[in-house]
Amino acid sequence: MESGMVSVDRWTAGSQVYFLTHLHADHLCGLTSKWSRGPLYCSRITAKLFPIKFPDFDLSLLRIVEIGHWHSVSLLSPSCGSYTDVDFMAIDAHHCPGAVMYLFRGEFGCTLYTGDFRWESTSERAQTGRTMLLKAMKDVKLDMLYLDNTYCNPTYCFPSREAAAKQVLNIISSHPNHDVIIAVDTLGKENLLLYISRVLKTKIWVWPERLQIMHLLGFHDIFTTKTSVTRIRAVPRYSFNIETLEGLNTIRPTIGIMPSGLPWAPRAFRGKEKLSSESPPVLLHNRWPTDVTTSSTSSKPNGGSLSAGRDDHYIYTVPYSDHSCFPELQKFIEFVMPINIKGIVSSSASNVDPLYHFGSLCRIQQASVLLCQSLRNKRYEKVGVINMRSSFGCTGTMQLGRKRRKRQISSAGIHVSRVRLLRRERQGVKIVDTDPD
DNA sequence: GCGATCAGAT
DNA sequence: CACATCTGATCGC
Repeated sequence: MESGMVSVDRWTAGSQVYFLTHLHADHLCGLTSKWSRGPLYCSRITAKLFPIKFPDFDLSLLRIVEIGHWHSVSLLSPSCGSYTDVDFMAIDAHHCPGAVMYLFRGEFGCTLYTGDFRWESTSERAQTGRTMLLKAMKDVKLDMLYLDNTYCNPTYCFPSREAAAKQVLNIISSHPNHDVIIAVDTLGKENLLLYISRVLKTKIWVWPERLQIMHLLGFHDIFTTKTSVTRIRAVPRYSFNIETLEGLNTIRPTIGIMPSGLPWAPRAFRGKEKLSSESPPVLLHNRWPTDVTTSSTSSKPNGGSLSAGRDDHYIYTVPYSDHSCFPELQKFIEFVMPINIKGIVSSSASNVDPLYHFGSLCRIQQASVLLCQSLRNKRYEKVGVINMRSSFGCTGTMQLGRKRRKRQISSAGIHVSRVRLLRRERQGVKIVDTDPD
């Protein structure tokens, strides 16, 4: 697509219309309540949740894209100076509430931007998306696929969320007298919590801001902010660590559950000591058979498989992910048959360029050339170039601005805490309820 | 002083 | 290693 027309999850100047796939913070960089660069298209659920993230946002700028319906907007083509129609459709991304992919069609051809997405074959909801996509792309070739390449590496292989949820349930059931804390973000993994609540017939504690989101999503009698009524709590992921668990265990026996597609144990769970050089990290995936059933044998506290001490005795990692794993990405690409692919996540070495693994599934001739370029870019990425969220027709890269100057003089503590308090005021207080009182 | 934005940590 | 998020430092205004 030509530059200067459409941006997806990218909020720099220069586009005529802007699309948001979902409300996770890493897709909102640059977006603020003072937004005025143009209309912002999003799903209905995202629009409903929008004021929580951006309280003072001018809601008249929001345009709701109904899932499964074609919409159209007339945009000025910067090159020929005339207007051209861009048709677009939102399709359920099965990521977090409100998350969608966008399919664009116009003179430029056909482009699909997945945003973050999960492509499970099992659920009925997934089948709906499949049918929708098939119908929308009937008779056209997909020229460009912008792909969620979070787990674009064959080592990333994990079961369906349904299977992972059963693992979580087994872990909880095998600790009938323990409190349980589950790490979640501000949005996402609701179905896991709903499943636990339904099977165990119990409410689940969440922090106040999260309860507000649950209510907006229509879950009214399942979640609570009263700690006394349940032994199961969903806590912010950033507050979930060994120290928290140890603190809780001085009060009551408590286990922690970390739902994550990441194959490595997060550093927070490894204890303070460094991994010794003669014992390299072990892939936790060795404990995650892809055909997991309800058997609980695959889940053990993390302590055993890594060289960390027994600090992480209480923590279980379960492969519950809202991103597609590698085999799912492969199936997805075989399904949509794109001519070219670009990854939308590109800030680290572990996010492999999709063309490396899937180039052979594309119809482009210059895959190897593009790969070389891409690897070269990656090598220099940390030196001076940041890859941005992809924007059609744009290079996707920009120079780093000013160099940050390190100052010897640190700020006064008063200023620091003020900044934090202001942020909390805006975004809602994080409350973990880990204090023993 | 304030908001924006970055790097770094979890 | 980094899923998304928070924190603190520093920049420009």
